[in-house]
Amino acid sequence: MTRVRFAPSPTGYLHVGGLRTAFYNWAFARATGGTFLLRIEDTDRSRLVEGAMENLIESLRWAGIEADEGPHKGGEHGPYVQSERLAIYREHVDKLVAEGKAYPCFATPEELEEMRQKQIEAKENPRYDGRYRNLDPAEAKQRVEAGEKHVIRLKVPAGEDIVFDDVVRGTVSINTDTVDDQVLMKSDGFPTYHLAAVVDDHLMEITHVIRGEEWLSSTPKHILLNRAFGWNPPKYAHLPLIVNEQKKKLSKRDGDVSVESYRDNGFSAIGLVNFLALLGWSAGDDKEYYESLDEMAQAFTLERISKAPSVFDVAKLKHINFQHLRVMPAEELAEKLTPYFEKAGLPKPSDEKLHAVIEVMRERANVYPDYVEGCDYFYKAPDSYDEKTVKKRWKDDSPALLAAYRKRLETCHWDMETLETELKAVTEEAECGAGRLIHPVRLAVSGVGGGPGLYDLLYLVGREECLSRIDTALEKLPGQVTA
RNA sequence: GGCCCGGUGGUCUAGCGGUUAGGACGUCGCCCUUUCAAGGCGAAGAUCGCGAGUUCAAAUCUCGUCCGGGUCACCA
Repeated sequence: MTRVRFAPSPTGYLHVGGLRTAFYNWAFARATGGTFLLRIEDTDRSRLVEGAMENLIESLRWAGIEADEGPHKGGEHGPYVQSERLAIYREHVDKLVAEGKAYPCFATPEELEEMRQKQIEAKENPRYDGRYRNLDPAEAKQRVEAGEKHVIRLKVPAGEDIVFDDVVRGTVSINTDTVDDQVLMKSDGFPTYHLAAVVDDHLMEITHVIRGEEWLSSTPKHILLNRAFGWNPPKYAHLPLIVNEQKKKLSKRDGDVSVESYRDNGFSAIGLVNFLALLGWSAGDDKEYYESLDEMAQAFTLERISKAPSVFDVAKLKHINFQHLRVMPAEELAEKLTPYFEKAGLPKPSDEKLHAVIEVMRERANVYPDYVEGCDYFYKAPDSYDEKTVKKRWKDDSPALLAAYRKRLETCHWDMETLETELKAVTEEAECGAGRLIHPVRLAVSGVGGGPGLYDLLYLVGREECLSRIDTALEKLPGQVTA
């Protein structure tokens, strides 16, 4: 039975890289009939952000990833928030100290900083020099009991190659000479990531640790810790990083990195996850579109995760999102659109009208707001006219043709076929191409040069509104009606 | 700088000893549409980072090298 976890820190929002990690974990659990749990790693009190945990859970839920166990779900292995497990870490670290596998270190942060500076000046690699490693245990105990500030460090053996088999990277070997006597317990009584994660992963019976590559070089510490406790370490799978165009780890500086920002910008959950899943993984075929998370989970294997980092390309995200929106039922789409109408300050149209707009816009919308702000002319009169289009399409004869068409629109039957017949009649009468009138009409009614078919546009905007918009255009756009 | 990981068109990728190196995004062109998209067709774009070696044969195996990244905290 496999058990995996996603263990974010509540320092703000869910990062897109975090979502991908969460998805891989979730998919692996689903694919193997295992369990996926959520654990909150809030051991750094200085970086805590109010509401971040709820935000994380909400973002995951939005994405469609629900944990089987977690702070919001409960479970047999709780609590799932590390700050509620302090006694557990204490107990474990005490045991290590008692067995001589870890020891108190009384060096102050300032002292250590000074040590590092000297090492750097001497062109040495900065590292803990073991100054309290061999302190007499009795003396150490006494100082601890006297209340002296200290941390607990792990005794890392010298000159040993720690070799492990990473599921995505293969055999990795790191010598302990490059590993510091790692701090396990901070002076504030909170565990470090290393201690907390190892203890929790064991207690929560995690079988596979699937996490970002930034953790690869500290994996020996985790293996050593497991050994100190007498445990078998889980299997490790280190995921390639998601990077920016400069190939650097994607960060806040690169713009939108939070899941909520993509959600707010109108990407669908399935579109985002589909895109993210393909960043570093493929089923081995050319499949790029997955209808559901479950469909991806079916095809998912850790072995097919690639080793190389991948660049986050919004253009591709848009394309994948487009494919999902294209097949989304109108009812569902209409519901997703609600917040965008609010945001744009537009009243939400009737279902009937909205569904009609949706069908007409389907082939041109990449994100939700493309159905609202991107075609606001369906909902309100244009307040300006696109300059380029005016220049290109608004000719000397436009006012006259438009006026003539307007006259027919007053009384003609309001269906798309008639709208077209009437337009053709006007241009035939004027002995010119239909385009001569089509474009000015579009410009007058929508204010822009592109969009859905003209007759769809007119039909949906409605007779009264069309007439009024044409009047406005004749008034505002250059030229007089000379005929 | 030490250690570790990585390297197929601009981007995401397929490939696992013999392929005209395949697909997708993006770009460009044509068709369709008197719009914009979508769709169809087509094009440009990769000496598979580079150099050796193994082999009849290497993107695929080995070594070296270069470049890129990650990590070296009482942050995760």
